Amino acid sequence: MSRKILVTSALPYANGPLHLGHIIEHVQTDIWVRFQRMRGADCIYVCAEDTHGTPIMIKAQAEGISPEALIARVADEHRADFKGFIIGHDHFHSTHSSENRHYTDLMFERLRAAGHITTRSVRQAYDESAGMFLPDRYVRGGCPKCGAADQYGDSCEACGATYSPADLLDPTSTLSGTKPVWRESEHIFFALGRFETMLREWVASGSLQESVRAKLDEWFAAGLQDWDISRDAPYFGFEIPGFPGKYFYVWFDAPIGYLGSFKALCEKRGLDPDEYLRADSKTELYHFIGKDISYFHTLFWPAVLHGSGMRRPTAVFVHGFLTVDGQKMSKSRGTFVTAARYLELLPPEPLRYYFAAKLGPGVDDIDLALEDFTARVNSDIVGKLVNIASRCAGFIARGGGTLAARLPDPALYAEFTAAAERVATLYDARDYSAAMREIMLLADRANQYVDTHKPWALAKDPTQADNVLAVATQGINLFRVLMVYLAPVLPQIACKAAGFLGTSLSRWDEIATPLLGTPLAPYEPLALRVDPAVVAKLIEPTATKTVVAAKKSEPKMTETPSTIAIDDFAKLDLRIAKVVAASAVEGSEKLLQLTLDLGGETRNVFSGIRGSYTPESVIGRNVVMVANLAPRKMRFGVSEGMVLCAADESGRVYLLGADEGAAPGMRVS
RNA sequence: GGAAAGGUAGCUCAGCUGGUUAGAGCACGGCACUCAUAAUGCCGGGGUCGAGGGUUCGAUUCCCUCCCUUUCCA
Repeated sequence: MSRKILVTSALPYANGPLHLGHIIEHVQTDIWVRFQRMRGADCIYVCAEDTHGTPIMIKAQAEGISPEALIARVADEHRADFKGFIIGHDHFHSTHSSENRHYTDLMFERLRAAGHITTRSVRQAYDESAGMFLPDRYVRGGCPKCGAADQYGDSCEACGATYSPADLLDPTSTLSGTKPVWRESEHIFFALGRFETMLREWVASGSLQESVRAKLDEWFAAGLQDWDISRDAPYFGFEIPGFPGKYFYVWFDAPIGYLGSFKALCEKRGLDPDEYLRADSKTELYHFIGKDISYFHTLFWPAVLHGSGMRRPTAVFVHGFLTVDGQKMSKSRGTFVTAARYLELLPPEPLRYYFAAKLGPGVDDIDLALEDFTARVNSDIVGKLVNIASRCAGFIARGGGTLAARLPDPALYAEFTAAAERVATLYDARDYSAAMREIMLLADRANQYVDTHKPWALAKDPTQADNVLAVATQGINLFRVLMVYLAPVLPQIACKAAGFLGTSLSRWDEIATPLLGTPLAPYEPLALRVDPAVVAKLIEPTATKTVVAAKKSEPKMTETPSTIAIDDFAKLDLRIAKVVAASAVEGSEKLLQLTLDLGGETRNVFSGIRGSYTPESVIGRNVVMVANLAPRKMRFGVSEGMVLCAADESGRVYLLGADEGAAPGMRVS
């Protein structure tokens, strides 16, 4: 019977775009999942949006939209990014879903029935003007230890001290700028300490990497505290059954989101979730996470599962952080690379390969060194790997297009296939970097083979035609073995290669027999080099785009932007809108506040056209607006789009209109 | 502050429990070849293995101190 495996990557939080740090984790997971499937395992990979909590609520408020609208929009962006990197989730769900609600309530009830839930009063900062309790991060003030000004409520960036918001000198709420007051409120706790014995036993079962285990020992030594799993309204999340006005803390229902997503998939496929989740399940459960959240996944999560009468994870795989050119990702340094930005510039597989070439089983940080990335990827994928197919294909084509009936060097082929178990062991242990080294060593051997047998020299002698074909057939077969080994990392290239070879590259054991006597499709390049100049653009400070309407744009006609594809243009949702109301914005010299009719929907837009238009002169006009521009919070309110204008050198702007007959809401294309 | 990981050729990294001239890829120099996406093959230069001390017949590998980098602390 084949292994049944359920795998997850950490849930991305729905308050911002994915960056390459998210991508490395999903690539690491995706490679592992694809590998397991090639080995014949029944391996399911699920993930979801993490949607709850104060930050989501605040961000939605700032944008003037509902939290539901925010998380739906961000989820769409995340989905597109994952797809772009060929991440093959079987299902990508949301923690704001009925399935997640089901498990959250169920597990809470079970914990409560088993006596693992307690309540007690907690004193916490409260913002009276915003009418809500403040998470530590939303209180700032002077560090009580070193006096550094403007520090977060939980720790000081200057001296590293940790404390509670109540200790801050002159605390203020970041929401309203007012001074918070201290209020008592009843909170609900999970009695983590009751699980110490169970956790120690779980840790000893080999579920964790050595350094993570060492960390746990520290935590055990410090003593396990009860975990506060409730937050007071207003809070975006699930209300706790039996506790009106109390909501589950986002970190309580987030890991449960793995199960919620899996449940949704089970319903789709007609599977039984309990086969995977019950305490005595014979299936395997693995979580890939970053080291920053190991506390939640190695203490709370197994304890919550166990306390709910469910199985614990088979293992939690922790990886390090991603740095770019040796520096941590930071917006100000320009080293913050979003997934979307990468995909605008480059195809996904070079990065997948580079990550694979660097990822080991440990929790070390991984550096994306851009020059090294270019050199490594071009040399390994194009110069070595693809080159084998490329240089042999011509000989096969000229020799009739069909592979020879036997291999001239079966021993060499056997040497290649003999690596299968070694490489598999490395993949299984997540030691991808060692696997890539092993595979590239073989790629070198393959090129050496072709070089020693010089088919181009043999080809000059017509009597040697059979030998030419034989050598090329050997080369193609070596290539095929390598491509199978790399298929988990390079699924698209493997797919193209399969088309070229006329065979599938989807199972580890299919290399047992060589490919002989079958025709090859015409060779087409399987991978392209990456251009160092394009790679450099990853960390170019992205030109601060005018996010808000019609700021007088400098007419730099000389600087024509680089050409874009039709797909780029399609991203813009341009619409005809009718100005139904307009007024000057008090406190601003440039802005008009416009109320736009989009054909049923009304939008509020701030536009910097006051220097050229009076409010009266624009009311009733049809204008062109960017309808899918991310809402932008401004001093005066939220702007939900921008209207298009031309501008001359003096700064005078000219609104774009539409000819007679255009109606509000029409798409401009 | 407490703790962890790491500092090995110009760059990115391997080097298991201490043992003959410290490895790979890329980059660089020379040669060869021309089938291949200026790809490939061969040869070569290049390292006081962060610094200092110690244990040992012998340490990059063990111990101590220090310096630097990164990270974690619910």
